Amino acid sequence: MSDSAEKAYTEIYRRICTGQLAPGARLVERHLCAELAVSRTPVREALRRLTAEGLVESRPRRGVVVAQLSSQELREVFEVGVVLESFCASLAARNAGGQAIPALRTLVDEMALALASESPDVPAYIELDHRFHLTVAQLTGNQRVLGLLKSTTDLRVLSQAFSHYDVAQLQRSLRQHVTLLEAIEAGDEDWAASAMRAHILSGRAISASTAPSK
Amino acid sequence: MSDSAEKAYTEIYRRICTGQLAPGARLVERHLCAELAVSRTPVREALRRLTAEGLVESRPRRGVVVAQLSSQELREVFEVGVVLESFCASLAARNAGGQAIPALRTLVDEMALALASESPDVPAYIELDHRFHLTVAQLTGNQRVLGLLKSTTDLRVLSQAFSHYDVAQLQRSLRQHVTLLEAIEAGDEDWAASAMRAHILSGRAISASTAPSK
DNA sequence: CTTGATCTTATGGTATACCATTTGACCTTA
DNA sequence: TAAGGTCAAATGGTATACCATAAGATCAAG
Repeated sequence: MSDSAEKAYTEIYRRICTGQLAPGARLVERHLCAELAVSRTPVREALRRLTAEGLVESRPRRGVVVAQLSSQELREVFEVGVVLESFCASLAARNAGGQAIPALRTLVDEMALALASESPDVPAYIELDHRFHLTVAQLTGNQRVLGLLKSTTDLRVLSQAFSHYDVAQLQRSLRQHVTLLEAIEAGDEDWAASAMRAHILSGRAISASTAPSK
Repeated sequence: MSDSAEKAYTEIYRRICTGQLAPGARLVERHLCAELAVSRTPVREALRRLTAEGLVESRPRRGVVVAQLSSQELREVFEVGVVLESFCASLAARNAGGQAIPALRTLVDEMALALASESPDVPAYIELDHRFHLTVAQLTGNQRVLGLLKSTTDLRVLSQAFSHYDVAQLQRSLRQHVTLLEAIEAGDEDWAASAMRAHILSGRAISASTAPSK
């Protein structure tokens, strides 16, 4: 997977996350080959990897389509996300041990910037939010839990979860991240875990209220 | 992945879990092709899948080897396993709602049987233990968390975790599963979560005491 | 006009040929 | 003998040809 396969994976991943390939869209191997100027082997490799990560679904003999998260699946993500993320926050706070964490602080600043202008840059905010949570997971020092979080909460999930946020809710999300930063830097495990729990649950509440059925 | 690829995956997976392919062993694509009587394409597909699942590691241009769990990684598995499994137990207890769960009961009975004879069938016990925990995860009704558990606690991890259990410790493990069954069937979320937490932590203690270094 | 069977085409699954890189053995030379 | 270089074999990465199947089009019969 040294070159072509990586290129194929990265490009297809990008197209899915940017919405250029919408949920339900078919991914025809030969078409992708032509567009990416590589052969089918690396394209197939990329598609398998995306399948394993849950971004696409493969039906035998019927090809690959971009996966759509049902409301049920989004509920499941939140349900396990609460547990996973608050665990990460707790562990991160323990490990960070009262020292400043420049990486998180920078991210929060950038998030504030993304919402500062009159027309908030929501995609940028989502991307930064994603990186914030991954960084927290990294601070745990536990590679395993980082992997789990990556597979549970990818950019596509976040985009869907954020799809009905209004400006006020984005602002609240930002404030919650500020709080999380303080709690983790303070090394306060319980505070960090609770703050994260509240953060995820408030996200769940918004998603639940805007997409109750299906 | 309809036929050959599935066959290749299943067979290689089996060989890894049975120890026929020990950690560190190289998986040479062409050799596997010859042994399994399929071409390289499905073999590669199987290897990619195994890579995604963490059972093997792929180094660019240097092939695939069976992954070895370091003590550090095993610690990480336990660390996140405590959280994930107790969450599963709690949710399973809530959903099971005070009714009998034949699947779990059968598994516990079979586990008892595996330890009953003079020479306990440890591999069988491990396999049953694995299925017990997967079944609990299934009872949560949350497909996402089931997937996470599968990727965290596979048969290979369990085999390594159990590798230094003595008979008394196996018996204790069995009793813990009986307790878990009771707690879940009783629909008692807190009891189930605590029992699971105790179960996992006792496993961690045994692993930690027998493989402290590295 | 509708319905059904058949055939074509699109497309995924598999096999294999070819290329590039790595690795280790062997030979040369100081 | 040791060090270094060169070369050949092993092996993973890529491209492509071939096969099987499923979906859609076409045509005939009623």
